[in-house]
Amino acid sequence: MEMNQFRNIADTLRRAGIPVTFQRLEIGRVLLSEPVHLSADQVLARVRETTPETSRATVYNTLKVFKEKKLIRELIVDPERVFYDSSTHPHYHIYDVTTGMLCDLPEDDLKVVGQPVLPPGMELEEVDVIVRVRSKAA
Amino acid sequence: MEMNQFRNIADTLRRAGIPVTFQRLEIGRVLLSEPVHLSADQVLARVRETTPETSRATVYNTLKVFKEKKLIRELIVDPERVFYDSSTHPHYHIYDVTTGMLCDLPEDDLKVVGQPVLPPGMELEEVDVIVRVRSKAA
DNA sequence: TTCCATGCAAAGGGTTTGCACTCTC
DNA sequence: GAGAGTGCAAACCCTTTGCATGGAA
Repeated sequence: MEMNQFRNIADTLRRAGIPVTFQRLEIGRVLLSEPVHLSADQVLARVRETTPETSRATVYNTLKVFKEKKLIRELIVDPERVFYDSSTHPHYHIYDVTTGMLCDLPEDDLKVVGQPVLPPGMELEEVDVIVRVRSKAA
Repeated sequence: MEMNQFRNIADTLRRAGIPVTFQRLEIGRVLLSEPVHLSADQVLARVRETTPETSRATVYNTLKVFKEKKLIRELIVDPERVFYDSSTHPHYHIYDVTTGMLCDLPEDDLKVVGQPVLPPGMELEEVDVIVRVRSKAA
């Protein structure tokens, strides 16, 4: 968690061609140290636990940069807020619409079979699969 | 399109247990006459073509009612706006992130295989599959 | 010095809410 | 006349933008 981890994150940023700054390291620490699914606001809150002067705009800027460099993945799952996923390899999600909890789906639970026929001039960006669940009425 | 269509929509509303009103018929005409994918604002615009005094709030209220009664399906595809789909049977979507165009995916293009293991006390609401595409860079 | 990153506050845009009016049963 | 549906405008919330400050090359 200490020096080594910061060095790792700094390396990750450099490899991605992102100039290293203090705030980016902090945001990277929150998002890139372990698999998480966080909204921008949750990222801000976690960063501010250790660096309270961090601005909301910087978090949004940095999330955008991380996303463009494919360090994180944007998940459109809830109309209220965007989530960011520190796992960028292809995988699917399960979303609890009652609590807002978002998790990875175990690899072998579901599989998508087939190739969509894309209109000419279009290229595939990604395939999102979201399993929506809710608590059973008592 | 004329009387018959309005009667059909009125019947659909009644069967769903939704009291029939003039605005609901108009919104139903826009959403329930043919397969469409529209945002709330697009629905409002189409309704206002024939009934200009319709309010935004009524459209949002009605969309919520239609969704609860499962006459339409809500599609969370774009962080900017929610889309409403007049087809409620299980099917998947293709979304052009450059233009915002949203279409149904042909039935046999993709198939989801397997059953997700749900946490106890949870029930499946639905499985969303979104194929995101973009125009190829020239 | 030039450029980019940052912080702050204000603006933006889709959606929701509060409230008064209207209509229906 | 009670309850629901509607219209209008203001409020809300997440996100973006404008602008001035500060730091790195």
